[in-house]
Amino acid sequence: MNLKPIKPKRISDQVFEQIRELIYKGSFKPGQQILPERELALSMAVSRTSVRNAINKLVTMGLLEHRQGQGTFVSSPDNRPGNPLAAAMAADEATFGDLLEVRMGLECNAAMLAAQRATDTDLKAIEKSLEEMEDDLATTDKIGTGADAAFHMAITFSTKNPVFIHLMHNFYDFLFLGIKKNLTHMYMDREALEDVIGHHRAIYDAIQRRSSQDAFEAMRKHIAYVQEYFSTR
Amino acid sequence: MNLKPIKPKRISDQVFEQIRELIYKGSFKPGQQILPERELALSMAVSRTSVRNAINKLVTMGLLEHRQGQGTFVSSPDNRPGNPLAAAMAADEATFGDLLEVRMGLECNAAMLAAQRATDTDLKAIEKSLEEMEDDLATTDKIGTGADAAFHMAITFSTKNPVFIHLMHNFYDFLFLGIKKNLTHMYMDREALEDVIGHHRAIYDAIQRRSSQDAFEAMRKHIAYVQEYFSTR
DNA sequence: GATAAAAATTGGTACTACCATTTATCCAGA
DNA sequence: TCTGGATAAATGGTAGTACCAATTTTTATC
Repeated sequence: MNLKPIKPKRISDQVFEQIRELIYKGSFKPGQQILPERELALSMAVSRTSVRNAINKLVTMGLLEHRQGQGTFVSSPDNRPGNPLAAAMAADEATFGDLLEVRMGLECNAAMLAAQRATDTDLKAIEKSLEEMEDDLATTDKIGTGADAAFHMAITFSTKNPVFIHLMHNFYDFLFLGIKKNLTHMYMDREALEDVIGHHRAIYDAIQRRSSQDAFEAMRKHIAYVQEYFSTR
Repeated sequence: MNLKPIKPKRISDQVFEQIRELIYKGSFKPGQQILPERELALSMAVSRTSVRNAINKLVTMGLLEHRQGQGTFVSSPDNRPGNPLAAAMAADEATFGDLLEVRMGLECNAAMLAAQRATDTDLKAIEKSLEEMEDDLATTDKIGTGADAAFHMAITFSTKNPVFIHLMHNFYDFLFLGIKKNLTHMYMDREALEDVIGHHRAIYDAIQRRSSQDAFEAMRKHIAYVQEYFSTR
């Protein structure tokens, strides 16, 4: 028969999902203070209780941090404990090269699928991260890790594939640290940073043009470039 | 000087500690139902809110489990840690098609890397799984899920990439369920089963020949075949 | 201008009421 | 006796309000 298992959706869980997406997409950047519980409740038209439960869940998961009297803040992935991947990397059991290999497999396909399925909202989110990176480079001569990570996460969300998204959630801290390391090494190398920006724009263009082939190839080139960059110096 | 280690003892945290102790000490055994929130609040002379916050924390940590209308239960350590993937699939939030999409990205690359790095031991492990599948088909007219999953895991191990391997570990249960479903649908379709075996052998041959291109392509064909198989019936 | 007091902001607790789901119980009808 | 439905009870989930506690900002006072 194969009927459908009914799904009860708790309000706090829906709030939870929304806030988590905002964090991963970079609307709430690491270290930044998020909106107060009362305002969130008002915006989402739910009670403060539900918002509170959602936030508490994110706090015990380590994504947010409470400070009484001040507010709630996005905790930075650097000092987030308990991530087995980050631990493995700290123990030198996993290298950034390993990370890039996996990203090559995952993200090329993600870009391809994103080109087929991204909504206008998704495209805007991707473009926003892209513009943020460009602004960063123009004003501070470097690229913000948060914006870069948000760009890649936004593409993943565009695939609309729950398995992909779930995998990327577990992957985020690792991705963040890897990108941070990459960008740190490229610091002061203006040319490399501009190349990277160019790659990102090419990826975005391909997705926006709905050309899945080009999106795949652009992502492949981008990651291959980073691999090459670090293998030669 | 080393003065005061100020204690910001939140009430919910104290309740949290107490309940956790009870679980660890075994007063609340796995599978058992704990006292209702209202009774706990009464016993500890605190509000239900505080008890609720404490319990919620334990729930998101995976030690407890909520069932509306029934009560709160101590979750058994077996299914405690992280299998939100299987849960997501059970809730039909993720389909087998989603799984195949992700596998396409991951495993094609894994096969490619395996062709470059597999040791003789790895090759033997892969071949063993392959032969087991062939035996299964010859003797029982079907393919064992375990052998199929083992084949793919063996390829992942051959990549020697800790990140890949870690990801696949978290992925295994999901992979297993997916393969099982695939094989169940192909049951009695002798031709399809033989095709699948052929794909596996092609993958193995390519890896054994150290041809990373062929390995990538063989894996791509295999997964695409399964995708096609299920999209048309 | 410096310092103390007051106000505003924001997370933490408490309490109450009610909703939603599950289970148990009872009862009428075939 | 069995079936089905209605009812009630138990229990987690939401909502709303009020207030407490800590922090920051503003204001008042000297």
